Amino acid sequence: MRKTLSCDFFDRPTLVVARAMLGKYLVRKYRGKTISLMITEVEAYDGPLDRASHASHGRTPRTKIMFDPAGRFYVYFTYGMHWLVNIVTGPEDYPAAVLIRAGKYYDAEKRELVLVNGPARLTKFLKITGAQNGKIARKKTELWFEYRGVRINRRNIIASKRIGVDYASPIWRNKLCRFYLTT
DNA sequence: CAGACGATTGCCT
DNA sequence: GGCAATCGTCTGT
Repeated sequence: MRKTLSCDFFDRPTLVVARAMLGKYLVRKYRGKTISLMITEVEAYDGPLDRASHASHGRTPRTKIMFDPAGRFYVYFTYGMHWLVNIVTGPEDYPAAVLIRAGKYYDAEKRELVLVNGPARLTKFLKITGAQNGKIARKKTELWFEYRGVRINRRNIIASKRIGVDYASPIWRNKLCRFYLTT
């Protein structure tokens, strides 16, 4: 069973989308080959008031994508060397997105599950760069999401604080916007 | 236009 | 645990 997720999937409250993304697949077509990961960890950045979000300082050349309609990728460059990928959520003009932090895949040769953890390692694995910024998630753009029949029990989702946002005020720094699957 | 710093990673002690 | 790498983005002058 393979069903491509439409923009509607992401046009819902950001925290709802974030949880729902666990167990879905991020699929990439690159140089004729298809690479995919089952998403295992995400973080939500929700709205103009979220002090941990890039959008908390308003619309800028970089963050304007976060104000776009749901279902586009927000890819940005950080620390002078890393790309990080988000999917924009919620209605137009409401800045929100879900950062994809980790995923896993089955290595048929080694016959083992391989975890790709860390948002920058994930983009490196899936060959995602600024070229994908602003693109809509669908097959045509060679980067999209699929539901492949994996059902996630709520009990297997852990909520925690987001990583690397200690610069934000306590309310936002401590908000439980990071979700990951138990192993 | 200068300066600070980052939604990170990998290597070192 | 500490810290360097490395440059785009944002802020304040």
